[in-house]
Amino acid sequence: MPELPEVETTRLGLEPHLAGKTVLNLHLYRRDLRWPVSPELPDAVLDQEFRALKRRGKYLIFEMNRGAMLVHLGMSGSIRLSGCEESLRKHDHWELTLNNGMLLRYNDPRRFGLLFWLTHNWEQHALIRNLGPEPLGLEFTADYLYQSCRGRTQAIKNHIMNSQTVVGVGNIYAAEALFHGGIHPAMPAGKLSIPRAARLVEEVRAVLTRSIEQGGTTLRDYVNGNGQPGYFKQQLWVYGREGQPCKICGNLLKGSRMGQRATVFCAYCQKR
DNA sequence: ACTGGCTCCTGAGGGC
DNA sequence: TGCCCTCAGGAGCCAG
Repeated sequence: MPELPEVETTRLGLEPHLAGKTVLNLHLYRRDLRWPVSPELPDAVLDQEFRALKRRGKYLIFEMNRGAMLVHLGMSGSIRLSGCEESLRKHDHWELTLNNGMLLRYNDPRRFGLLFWLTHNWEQHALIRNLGPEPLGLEFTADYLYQSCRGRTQAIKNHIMNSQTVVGVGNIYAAEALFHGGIHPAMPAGKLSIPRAARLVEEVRAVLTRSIEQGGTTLRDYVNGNGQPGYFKQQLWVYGREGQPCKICGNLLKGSRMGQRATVFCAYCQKR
């Protein structure tokens, strides 16, 4: 499932292939993604020239000369670059034809993704405007996190998964960062001390950074045109390991559900 | 202002 | 081998 590292890897992989290209065609195979794709979109992007491929949180923004395509991969989406002779795959929902003959194909089995056309100032769009800081950026500091937690009763895990707190921390990385920070996922956010906020910021950064580094494989895949995004085989310490021994203390990891999400933690290493 | 629950969807995996 | 059930998840939306 694409988390921030996968989205950034996608951006890095695609950007050099888009520079200076124009859109010859956009074909919508189906429009019922999370929100319906506008039937006007193919006309809107026709002949548009790519200016930049940006990212904000898990949103990709394809900037063109008279607007921007806003894309979210949901939880099963991927974009691949393929030659025009390559056949369509199951769950390919739209494809852009570039003026060098290459195709940009969007595949998304669960269709939680989205594709919007924004004519101006995408940063002020409702889906973007209220997003919290980038986890690897300068604004995501211990003091920021600490302040954002003040007075909140919500569990710390849910708080850091809220994109208004910080973007890009999905279920897997939240569980991992809390484990490495020794913080119990159910602890009320308002109880987080300044030192533990500092620790948590560091651990969120560390787990995301490791994943981005492993994203190099995905990047090469794009260049080779085999299009398989490939999920990161990163070392997971708690996620998906309920009932297995903690790699630090050996006690069995506990599982619970928090905010409709599977949560795994070590009741000994992680304190409230 | 916060918070938690619901929702979209398909595929994987377990039980029998 | 096959069917049925449950679960997984990003994040906007809405009710309390």
